[in-house]
Amino acid sequence: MDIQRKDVHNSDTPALCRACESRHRGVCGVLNGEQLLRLSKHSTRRTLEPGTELSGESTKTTSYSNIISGVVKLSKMMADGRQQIVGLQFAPDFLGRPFRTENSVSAEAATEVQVCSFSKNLIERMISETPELERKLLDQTLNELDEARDWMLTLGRKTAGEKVASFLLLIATHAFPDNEGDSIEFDLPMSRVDIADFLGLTMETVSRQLTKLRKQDIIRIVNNRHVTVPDISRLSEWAGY
Amino acid sequence: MDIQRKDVHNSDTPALCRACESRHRGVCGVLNGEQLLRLSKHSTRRTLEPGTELSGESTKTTSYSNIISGVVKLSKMMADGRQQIVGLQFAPDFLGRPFRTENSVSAEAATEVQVCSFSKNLIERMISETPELERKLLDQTLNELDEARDWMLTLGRKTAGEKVASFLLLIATHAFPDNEGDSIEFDLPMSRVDIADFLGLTMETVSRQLTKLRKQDIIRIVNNRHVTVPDISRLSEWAGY
DNA sequence: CGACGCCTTGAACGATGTCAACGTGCGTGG
DNA sequence: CCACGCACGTTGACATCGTTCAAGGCGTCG
Repeated sequence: MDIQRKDVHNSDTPALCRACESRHRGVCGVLNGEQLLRLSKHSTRRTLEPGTELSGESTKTTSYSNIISGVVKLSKMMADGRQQIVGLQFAPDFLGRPFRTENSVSAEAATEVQVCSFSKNLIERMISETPELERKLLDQTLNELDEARDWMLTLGRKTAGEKVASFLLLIATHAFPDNEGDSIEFDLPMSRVDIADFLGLTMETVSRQLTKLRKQDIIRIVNNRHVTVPDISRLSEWAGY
Repeated sequence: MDIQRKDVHNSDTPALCRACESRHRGVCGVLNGEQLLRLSKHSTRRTLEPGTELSGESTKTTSYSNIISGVVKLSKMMADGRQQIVGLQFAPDFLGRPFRTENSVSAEAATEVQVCSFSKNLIERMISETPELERKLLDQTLNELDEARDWMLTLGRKTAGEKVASFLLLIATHAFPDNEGDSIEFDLPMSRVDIADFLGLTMETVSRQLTKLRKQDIIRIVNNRHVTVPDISRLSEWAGY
């Protein structure tokens, strides 16, 4: 999956980048020390509160970001207010569409989010100079396309129960990818309304399906946001896989 | 939108490529005469009947293709047979995921389709040697991602009537992009069942919504496959735009 | 002519949406 | 500390939209 995975911890690495996950699994992993330094000189690190808008639908792109931590939701809205979340992005995803001036979705922090942002011009110059970087971006874009198409199947053909189970599974695997055992425990990164907007349902239906899953002992709901899954494979069956 | 658009009609251009639309608007547009010649020597042109499978879900990729004419549908299927079409591709789209070995969707000819196919190895070597080609592929992949996300909004949040109108609009704009007037007339590239699988509906619902549009005089249905739209903007309103 | 594929139409059913009431946790101000 | 309001989530009753199942129409090909 990863095109290249250098683990160079040499002294060239800028201080800002040393502890950053993008340095390894993200786009920055294909840059050499000199490039990283150049990029880091023009990058700023910010922490965003939940609900902060990073960029709006059909606005101009001015900068790109790497997600250091947290979850960003990408959404589209219709004229009458109906909304659909069309993707979630996790660390160390790259946020923004290189060489496009217009955004086609709006990006908003779902949880508290840390990002590392750079100017559009600089990153585009570096992409043009660095084939590995361009390859890496193509790779991530293909991944996003795969995920979008997977979700189209979920939106178009799954029942409400299967949709909710699919969502839980998505969060379990993406936000906590290293968990390998049968059971798993995690915090939902978003509200019931957001989940509904992601699944093409109403908040009420999401709520009902969650209690149904709870009553079947497929999940346990600790704190509205905190969920335990005793047996992932049983959840997986419910999701239609 | 297009990264580069050369219109070189020099004598280097291989005979096979001279009349091909990909030569201008497609990926081949960024290749020079020598490269085109090399590629054309290892490419084969085929005509496929409707229903022919080009590649299966979760099979290995062995070759890539350009679509010369016709419509290809990309779909995913669940274990119990539920199906969702996750994208349509038109000429001069590039078909296949560079540098991926696994397919994530199945590709099938919706109409009669002409393709120009090349071996995976050759095209990947050319991509690596030609930054413009890689850029062009990134560009197309971003376009597909945009379309996938647009369709997620349709699948998740639109009513059956809006979905059918959106579909008609999609075909009108993609299969016949040059039509600029108020009215438009075209053949649907697929059956009612396929349309239903694209919209996340049943065949019956698609049929009912089509007759509803017909009774409102928003469309006229000539021959089950052949449709006339007297006023595109009225259709557009019905689609929720 | 009959059989078949594809589409349309009708009637009944069921899943999800809508609307409204109620519960729960949390911060604020008395 | 309690009382209150507020945001968020749950639950219930009912309405609605889309599905399901079944019948029938229309064009094509033997």
